[in-house]
Amino acid sequence: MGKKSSIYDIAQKLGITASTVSRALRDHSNISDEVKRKVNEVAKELNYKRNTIAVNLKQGNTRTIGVVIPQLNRHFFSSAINGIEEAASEAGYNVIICQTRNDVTQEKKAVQMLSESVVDGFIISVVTDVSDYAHFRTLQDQGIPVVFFDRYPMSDEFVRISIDDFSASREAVMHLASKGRTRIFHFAGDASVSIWHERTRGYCSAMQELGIEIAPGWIFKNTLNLEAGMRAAEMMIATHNIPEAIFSSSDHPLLGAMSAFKKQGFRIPEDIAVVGYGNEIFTPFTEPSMSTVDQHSYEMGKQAFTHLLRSMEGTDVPRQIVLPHELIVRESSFLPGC
Amino acid sequence: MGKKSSIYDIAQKLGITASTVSRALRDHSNISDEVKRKVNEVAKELNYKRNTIAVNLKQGNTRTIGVVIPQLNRHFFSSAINGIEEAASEAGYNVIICQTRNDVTQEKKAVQMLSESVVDGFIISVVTDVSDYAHFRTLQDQGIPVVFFDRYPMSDEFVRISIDDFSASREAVMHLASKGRTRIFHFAGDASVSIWHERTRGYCSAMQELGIEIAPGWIFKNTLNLEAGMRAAEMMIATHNIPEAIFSSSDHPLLGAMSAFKKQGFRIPEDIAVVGYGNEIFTPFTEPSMSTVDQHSYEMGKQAFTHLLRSMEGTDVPRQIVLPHELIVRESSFLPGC
DNA sequence: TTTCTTTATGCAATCGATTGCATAAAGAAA
DNA sequence: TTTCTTTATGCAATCGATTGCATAAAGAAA
Repeated sequence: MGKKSSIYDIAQKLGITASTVSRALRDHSNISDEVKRKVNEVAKELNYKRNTIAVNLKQGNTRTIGVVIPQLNRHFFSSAINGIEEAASEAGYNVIICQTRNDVTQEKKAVQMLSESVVDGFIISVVTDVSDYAHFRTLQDQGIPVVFFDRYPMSDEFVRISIDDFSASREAVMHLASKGRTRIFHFAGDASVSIWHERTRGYCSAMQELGIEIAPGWIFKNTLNLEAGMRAAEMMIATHNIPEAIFSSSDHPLLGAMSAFKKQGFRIPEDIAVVGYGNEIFTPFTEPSMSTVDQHSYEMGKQAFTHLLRSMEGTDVPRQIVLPHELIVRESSFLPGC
Repeated sequence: MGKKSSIYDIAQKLGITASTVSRALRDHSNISDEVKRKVNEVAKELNYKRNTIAVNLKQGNTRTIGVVIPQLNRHFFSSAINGIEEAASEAGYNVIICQTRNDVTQEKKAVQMLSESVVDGFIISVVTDVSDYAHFRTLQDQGIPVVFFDRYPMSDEFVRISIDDFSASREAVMHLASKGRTRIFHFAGDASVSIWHERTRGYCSAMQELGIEIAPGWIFKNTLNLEAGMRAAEMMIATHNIPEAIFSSSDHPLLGAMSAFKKQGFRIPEDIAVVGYGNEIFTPFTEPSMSTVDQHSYEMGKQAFTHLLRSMEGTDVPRQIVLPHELIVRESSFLPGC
């Protein structure tokens, strides 16, 4: 109990100076073995702990990175953080997490606060807003490295790491088309966010290439959660606007839609084949199990840290890193091709 | 770009001292409005950022807490951290996360490292090991507050917050018994971890009270993941040792078991009723949906921080905090009572 | 013995910000 | 004019650890 002890306490007890103690504790070659032994002995006796803050102040860094994400309770994010944390701890870095709860104000506050010599670098997935990058530019100006992942600002000036959402979405649509489906509907997200924009763009591109005209009522905007998906499906049923397939920008709404369709006797995949996005943890367990696009979130997290580390060490890093994705075909779209 | 600016740079530029600048920036009442205005102007001009490390060193704290958990990619933990992070950010605290990957060595390393003036307090869920608390005692000795949650050391000397696993498990078993089931099997975890121990104890207690003798082959030890659950079910089928119900200490093995049973034509819940534990995110989406015990993980995280904060502020905190649990009855055990 | 080299330790400045105390300047009271 | 009070600012120590440079002591070489 009592007060924490410092190197001065050890020095005083041994009648030597703090510099010697400091060097002894760090096993500096100039210090005699005899002194090292005594210093370590007294350090243990006084329950000495190195004061990391003081070291950080002297060293000018914190060996801590900040992770700023919209929310933690999505499999994608918790899994990415898992990867970040693993890579970081291996490199001797700590990870501070800030959730923005999809609120730009909170994002700005978090970035501002962590940039006050709290972290050496950032890994960020931006909030649902596209226009205001001033707080990120400030980081660049101060020379604080930043790596964006998944949701990145739509501007070339930042380093970003993601999968190729456009191609992955095209692939998903092509997969559905290869099963003979043409009335392929789409659940879209807010187009001001890079990833939703890209996924919808991929859908449109594939449809165009297939020569299928997207009729009005095929694309459902801002359909990102379970309830929205359920309502969308109910609306389709009510208006007799039944798809042969759905490509959804997220797994969650599909869950709601599948439930609504099954309740009305539609068979999946026979009547309606579906592919989601995100490989959420529940997708293997739905009935039928859900086809989906996997983003290798854990791997993305790991690589985000690796690139940030390089950037913090002063090495140049490519502006844009694209990781491989994977279309996981499960029962919800498992049909003989034609 | 260039070097970061400090209060000395501002002071020099204005021909005043750093003390005045420091006070002006913090809006101290002794400083004239004129000087404050000028200081803030120059601060903006030089892109000045407060150096948190220096402040921390002076203040003797970091306004950061450490969260040490076995793994991040479990709904329970990511959700609890969600709660911790929310409460912490409200109180102006940062959260550093360390995963121990169920390895005591890593746990010790994390605690040791963070205790070197990196964090002001800890929220910990311990690793699968029960005997070695030296690293936690060291924290107590140094006067660093710690709150354990969910998995706590089995010793009265620490502050812990959890649900009443014993009662929750009893309740789950009683619920199955109320449906007329007597051959109630149990998937157990490693008994050296408090929570698994308590859950198995709850199962045994309920069975005893019901007057049902637990025959050999009813309890499956160390059955905590999907594969183990699947293998357990296959073994039951192979040995014609079929239960009427299963109470599992975790949702994951039940998922495997349900799948194995369904494959062999057993109906759930008609033939075998099951209740899991943890309210994992997939439980509403299995078919049939899975009954389970909810631990209010988000709330537990929030409260863990609240108690830690009190403890850090020097207020006394009760040694043991028990939160309410909830038995969520879904289709997998939804049967008329008798 | 004198000079040089090696070894081990200490001196003092430094990283930025904070803060108790001192004090100059200005104004008020006598 | 002198003394007292108020206002605004500066001085200097401090939080712990690090590190370039200086130097004393011991041993080696001449």
